[in-house]
Amino acid sequence: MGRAPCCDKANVKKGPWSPEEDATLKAYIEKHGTGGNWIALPQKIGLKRCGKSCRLRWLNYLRPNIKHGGFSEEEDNIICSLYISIGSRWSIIAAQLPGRTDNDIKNYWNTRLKKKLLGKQRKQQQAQQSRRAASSLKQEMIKRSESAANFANLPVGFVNQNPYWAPELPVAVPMVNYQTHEPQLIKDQASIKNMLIKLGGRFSADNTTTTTTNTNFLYPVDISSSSSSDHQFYQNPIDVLTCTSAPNNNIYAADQFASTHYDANNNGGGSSSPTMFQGLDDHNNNLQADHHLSELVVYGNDFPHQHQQLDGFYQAAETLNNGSTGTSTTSAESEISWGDINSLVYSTQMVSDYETCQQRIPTVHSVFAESTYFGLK
DNA sequence: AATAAATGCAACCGCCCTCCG
DNA sequence: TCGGAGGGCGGTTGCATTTAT
Repeated sequence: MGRAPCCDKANVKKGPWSPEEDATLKAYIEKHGTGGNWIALPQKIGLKRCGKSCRLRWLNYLRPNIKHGGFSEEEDNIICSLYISIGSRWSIIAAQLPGRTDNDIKNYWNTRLKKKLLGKQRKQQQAQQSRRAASSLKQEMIKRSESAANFANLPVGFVNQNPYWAPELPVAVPMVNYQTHEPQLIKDQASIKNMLIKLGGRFSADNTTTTTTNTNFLYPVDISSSSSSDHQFYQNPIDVLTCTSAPNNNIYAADQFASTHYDANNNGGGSSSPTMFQGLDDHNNNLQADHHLSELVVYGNDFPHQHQQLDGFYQAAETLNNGSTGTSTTSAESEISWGDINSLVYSTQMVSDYETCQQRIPTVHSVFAESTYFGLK
């Protein structure tokens, strides 16, 4: 049995909003607010609209300070960086771009950015450079995998038996200052916590909600900002999450990171309070972002496979580089397509990993501890 | 100038989560 | 503890506009 509809579908108007409807809705909300009940609102003001439709119209179009169109290069970069980092969590991405709505960003991505960044107009030469870059990165990842093997020699339980966000462990997350564009290392947990909050999280202790008004947001380093031959590891949350090979064959993935319930009081989890990654974990059946991350992360016992996937990722990343920096000098057909990223996001292996991860709840601390182990500096 | 194809975007749909009685 | 209602979100659709032929 399906759930009851939120409104009488037969008696609600659909389609574009008329100026009169807009004016009615806007005037009422500006005067009285929404009253916390969108469903009842249209009846109150005599609109033959579904409450959800009113909410959407207000949020995406009528509310003050909405910006439409005209995305700047900087906004492009932020969107790309965050998309790479967290996937299609448009509301979270929108939270970092004041005046932009999730719907706008989603449309912009689907209609412009995706094509702009991953279109078929590519130089053959750049494609070759991409392959070379991917190759060198692959070598680098192999080296790091070897380091990962060393990591596995840590005492059993080093990772997943420590309390969440263990304060005694060193943590360092390289990020870039949104305003100064200077590399910045977040070493203290409070800063990391703040950064994570800004990426959409919420902590149980203070129940802080995501803010959209911060002016000093540290955002993940844009892949496009590094040259093809000079990729910097760990400049992105992905990278932070990319070095994981845990003791006891545990598989640690970014989706674990995103799903981890963080207890700011170090109570060891199990809290029923809102969690750090609540925003990222809301749609646990909508696996795209989680998979997007985990696909890039999981090594476990499948290094060769992961290296193949990394090939694809870095090719795609390189494409982003070429596309978003505007450094192209000529164009030619690229072998890289959007499918490269999609293949990363939705592979069978990924689903398998995800299911595994769902059964092995990790700790936020563990991810950072592993990152630290790999020499973030 | 006419038509088809491509594009952009507002709006809808349906699922999931949280809240509350 | 459970279930219903409402809110929020991402994905998709459909239409108006623009561009290409």
